[in-house]
Amino acid sequence: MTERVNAILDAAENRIRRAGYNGFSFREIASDVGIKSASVHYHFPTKADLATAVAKRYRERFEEAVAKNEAAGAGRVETWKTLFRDSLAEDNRMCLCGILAAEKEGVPEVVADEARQFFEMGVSSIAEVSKDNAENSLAYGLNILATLEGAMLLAQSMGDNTLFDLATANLK
Amino acid sequence: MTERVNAILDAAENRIRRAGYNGFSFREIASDVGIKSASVHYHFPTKADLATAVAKRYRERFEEAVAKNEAAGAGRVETWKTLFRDSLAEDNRMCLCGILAAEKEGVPEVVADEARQFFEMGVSSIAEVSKDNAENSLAYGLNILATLEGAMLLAQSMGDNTLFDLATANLK
DNA sequence: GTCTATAATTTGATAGAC
DNA sequence: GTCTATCAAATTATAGAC
Repeated sequence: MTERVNAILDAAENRIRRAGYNGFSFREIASDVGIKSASVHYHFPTKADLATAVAKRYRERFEEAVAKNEAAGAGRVETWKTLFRDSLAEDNRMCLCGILAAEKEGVPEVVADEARQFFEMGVSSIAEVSKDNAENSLAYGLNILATLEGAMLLAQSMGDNTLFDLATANLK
Repeated sequence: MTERVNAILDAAENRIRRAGYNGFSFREIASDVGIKSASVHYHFPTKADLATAVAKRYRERFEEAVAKNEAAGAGRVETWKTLFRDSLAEDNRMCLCGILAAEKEGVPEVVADEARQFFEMGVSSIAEVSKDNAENSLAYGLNILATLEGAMLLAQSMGDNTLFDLATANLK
């Protein structure tokens, strides 16, 4: 993964997290990186290719971050909460896959599928720490992840990141 | 509110709930309704006008539905849950304002503000039934609404509406 | 790898006839 | 109110020079 490719992915991730898949263009990405749109197409032929790569990197980084935080002694739920809260605090950006899921029918299927894979990974990751039976563990993972995603949505829309903490204060 | 204007709003609401604000065009709305795009512009000069009207009607209908369900004896949280679940079951459509909030920076400010007003209404509506102090009631309303919004997002992305019920089973 | 140039299409929006 | 016609701009994407 070259430096330039990473810069393109960074710009695309930022743009998508702000305005969605249909809210950014190759020319904007090119301008962010300091090149021309044809050069972006050289690295990622189609918009679907670019967005798929962004979502894939996002999921992989998240898995690594979960593993790292947990190795540092944090509980699984606390880890997911912290990762989302940090990304919200950092730059008012909610979850990439939350946005891609919201506009599902407006994005290429391969991209929507990457979002789906992120959520399956997240639900499993959280369900894993439940001591309950399979059905209840699934419900637990779904409930926690849903609350976190919704809390980011509300905090972003209402323009106050402390609302994320209030909405998720009782999660454990 | 004429019949034609309502048909335009219906089409626009459907399109936005599937693909977001930047995922539909005046020509598509016109085609849905059976007229030409210039006629849509006659009723709603700009895209921001159209989306604002859609979001306003959505909020008003929701407030009426909450009042009606409650008059029929349902609890406040159960009412909100039922309304969202029904709209999900009806046509796999998640909350209009959830989508507009997700792509916040990609929509005109007046439109994002309508989404914000919907969430403030929703949080207050749910917080209202809490017997706790102001801060805890706010946290309660935020938590319930966040979970419902996130549950719609996950169910839609993962392609299984029963996941909404699982994710929200413990809400009360 | 990056550029210029451009093709082909779509978009939001307007003018003016009926 | 709805239409045809059209504009100006933006979009995704490609061809070919360097």
